[in-house]
Amino acid sequence: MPERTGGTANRTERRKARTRAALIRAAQTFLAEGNLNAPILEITRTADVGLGTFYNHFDSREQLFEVAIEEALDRHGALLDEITAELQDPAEIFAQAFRLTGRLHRLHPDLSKVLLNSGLSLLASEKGLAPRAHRDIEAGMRSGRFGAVRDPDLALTVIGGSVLALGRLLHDQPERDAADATDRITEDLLRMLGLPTAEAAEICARPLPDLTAFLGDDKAA
Amino acid sequence: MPERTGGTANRTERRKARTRAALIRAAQTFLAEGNLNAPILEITRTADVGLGTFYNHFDSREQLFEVAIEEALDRHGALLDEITAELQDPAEIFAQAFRLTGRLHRLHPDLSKVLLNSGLSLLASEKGLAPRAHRDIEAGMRSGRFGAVRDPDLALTVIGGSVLALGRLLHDQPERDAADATDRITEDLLRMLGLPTAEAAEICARPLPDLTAFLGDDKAA
DNA sequence: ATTATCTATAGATCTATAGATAATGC
DNA sequence: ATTATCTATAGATCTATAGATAATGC
Repeated sequence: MPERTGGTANRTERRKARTRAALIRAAQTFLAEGNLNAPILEITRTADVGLGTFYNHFDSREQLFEVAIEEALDRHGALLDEITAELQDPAEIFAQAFRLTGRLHRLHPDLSKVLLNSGLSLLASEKGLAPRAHRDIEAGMRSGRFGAVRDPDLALTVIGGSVLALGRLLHDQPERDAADATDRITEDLLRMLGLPTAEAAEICARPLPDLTAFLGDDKAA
Repeated sequence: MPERTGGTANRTERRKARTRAALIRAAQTFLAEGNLNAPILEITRTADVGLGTFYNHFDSREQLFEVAIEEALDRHGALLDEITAELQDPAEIFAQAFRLTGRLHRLHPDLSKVLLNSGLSLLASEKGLAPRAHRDIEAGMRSGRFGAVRDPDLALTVIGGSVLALGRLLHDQPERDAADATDRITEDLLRMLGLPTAEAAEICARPLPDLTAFLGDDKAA
C-alpha cells in the first residue's frame, strides 16, 4: 500500500513532512482566527505534536506564519492553474481566476480568512494570484488586448487591492451574493484593462467550471 | 497665556488629554514599525509616562492600537476636508483626495506606514478616506456623473483596495514617482466610475494645492 | 546508530495591580 | 480633597533547551 504524503524516500522523512504539514495547518487555523500571537504551545497542541518539535522545524512563530501564508497562496495558485489550464485568451484566464477567487470566499472560508489576515503580503508575493495576473496582463498587452494598460505594475496594484478589498466586503456582508459582486468587479477591471464594455460583460457572463469538484480534497497538491 | 491642548475646562483634564495623546502617538510609532506586539512597558517608555498610567487610559494593547488607527485615519480625513473644502464637483473632490492620499506616502511616511500596517481596517472604517469617497460616489451617481456605477459599495471596494495596494507599491518601490503612479491610478478609477477618458485625464492633470503647507504642523486638529 | 519526537523545566518576560507620590481643585 | 500619575512587584505566561524516549535505517 503506497504512502500518501509525498513520494519522498524513507519513512522517517515522510513522518517529518507530516509533522511539518500539521504545524503549518495549525498555524493556518490561528491565522484564520486572526490570532497572530497564539503561544507556540497552543499551536503544537493544535497540531497534536510536542512543544519541542516546533523547534525542529521552525525558528520562530513569525517564520511559521510566513510559511503558512505562502503555503495557502501556493495551494490557491495551483488550483487556479488547474482550472484555467485549457484556456488561451489572457483576458479569459484572468477573468476566470478573479471570478473563482471571489467565489472562494464563500466556498472555502478558511482560506479566505487566512488571506484576509495575511495583510498585504499577497500583493507582492511570488505565490498565488499576483504572479499569474502579472503574466496575464503582460500577455494581454503584447496581444494588444489590454490596450489601456501602460504600466502593468499599476494595473496589478488595482487588481490586487480589489481582490483583498472584495474579500473583506464579502466577509463583512455575509448575505451579499458573492458571485454577483465578484463578476461585476471583474467586469470593471476588464474594462479598465482596455476591453470594450460589451466584451467585458460577455466574458464575465460565461459559465464557470464547477469549483466544488476541485475543492473536494482539501489537501490538493 | 492660553493652553495649546484643546479648550477643555481645567488643567487636570488637559494633562490627562496630553498623556492620552502621548500614548496614542507612541502606539503609532510602533504601528509604523509593524510591531503590534510591543510590550506595554515599552509603549509607556516611548510615551514617557509610567507603566501604571497606561491602565488609566486603556484596558489593553489591542484597544490602544485600535484607537491609534482611528486617530490616524481621522487626522487624514480632516486634512482631506480642509484641502477639498472649496470644491463642488464630486469627481474633482474624489480625484483630489485620492491624488493627495497617494502623495502622502512620500510626504508623510509615518502615517503611510501606520495605514499599511493597519491591515484592511481602513476599508470599513467610519474615519478617513472611505466615508468621504462613499459620499462623493453617491453624489456623483445622483448628478449622473458616475454613470457606470451601479453599486456604490462595489466601487468603493475597488477604490479602497487601490488605496492600500498603491501604498504598498510605493513602499516597496521607493524610487518610483509617487505622483505619477497615483495620478494614473486615479485616472483609471475615474474612468471606471463612468467619466469619459479625456475628462478623467484632464481632472488628474489639474494642479494640486501645496500639501506641505497643510502638513506643516503634524498635530493638525 | 541515527534521527525525530517527546516531556519537563529554568529562566526570561510581561501584565495588571497595590500603594505611594505629586499636582490641581475648591 | 480629589485625581492623575508614578514605582515596585507578585504572579502568570511564554520561550527555548536539555535530556529521555521512541521509531526507523542499515
